[in-house]
Amino acid sequence: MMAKRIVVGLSGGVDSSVAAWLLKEQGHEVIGIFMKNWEDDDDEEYCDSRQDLIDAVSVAEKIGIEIDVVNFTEEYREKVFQDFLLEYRAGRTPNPDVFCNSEIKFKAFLDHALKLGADHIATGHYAKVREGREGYQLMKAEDGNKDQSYFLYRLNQDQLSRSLFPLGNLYKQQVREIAKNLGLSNHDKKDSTGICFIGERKFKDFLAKYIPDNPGEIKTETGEVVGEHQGLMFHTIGQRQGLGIGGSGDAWYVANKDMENNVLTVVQGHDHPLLLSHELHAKNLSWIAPIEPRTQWVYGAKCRYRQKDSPC
RNA sequence: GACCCCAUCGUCUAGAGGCCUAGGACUCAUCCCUUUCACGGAUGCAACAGGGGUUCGAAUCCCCUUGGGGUCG
Repeated sequence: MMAKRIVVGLSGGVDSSVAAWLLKEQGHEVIGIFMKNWEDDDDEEYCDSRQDLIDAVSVAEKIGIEIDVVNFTEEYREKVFQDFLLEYRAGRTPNPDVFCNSEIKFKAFLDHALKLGADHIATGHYAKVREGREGYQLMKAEDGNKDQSYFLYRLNQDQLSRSLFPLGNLYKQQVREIAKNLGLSNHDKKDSTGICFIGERKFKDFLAKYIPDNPGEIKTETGEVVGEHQGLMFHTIGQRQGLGIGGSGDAWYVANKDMENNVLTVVQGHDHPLLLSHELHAKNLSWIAPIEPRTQWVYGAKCRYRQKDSPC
């Protein structure tokens, strides 16, 4: 590949750091950008995010690239967080990180990079993009355990055509080793978890800050009241923790959320039939490939990160 | 209201004199896993209602008190 101008999203973690270094090694002109997309009055969050910036700056210095900071707080709130809250109010369980990618990292951030004259943007995602006869294809990462292509399913052809994932063929362990050999201070930094840019929270408390409580009954499938919930948005289908139902028998799991009557239906036992399903209805689909799916092929599907693919 | 049962962790319970410094399950907490939310894994907190006896020894036997049920009224 000819030397290109590439803007890398530096988060302060090992992955994006090594991604930036790899591109630099390949002879590209690399510019690092740290995104600040969430602000609130939470001290802990503030500290974490500040440490991330310090790490990012440190890394940029070490590998010899320039680094800048951008703030997409507005965009994040409007394009990701608003929808996130709407979905919860509607009784569903959204995945904000998917939209964070399609709306922020690979849109607002991409636009910003293009304005800087970049040919491509790059991130530390574990995923691959392949250019085939039928357009750009989003592929799973070599490291099946870290594969993050799931979070990128809403990217379109344009976005993929501009995106590079330098870690696609590497394993997490290799990435850490590279970082260690380079003397990067974050080579041993813990993987980040929780909502992207917001971080790990006590989720119930976090949601409660934005959506008011709405207590209601917890019932069994036969209608027996076995407890009380503080709001349906605090629970998701299949959830066990947080129901507070003690007593005899097996653990209880959420089987249904009745928004009409504000009732949470629970069943007992991990393998209860009501917790299993052979089908799902989806809308607002995102087809990356410009061609129709082949009906004879067997595809895999999942509705959560780290879930095993199910044939469909 | 003389009579009869029952009384163990927050909850459901194991326990029928020494194996109990009281076991399990559920809940809860913490940690691990994890760029959603969850699932999952590991660890942990936590009880013999109170007071007297009997016995070498009592959660286990007896008595009383208290607190729940249930006869006959």
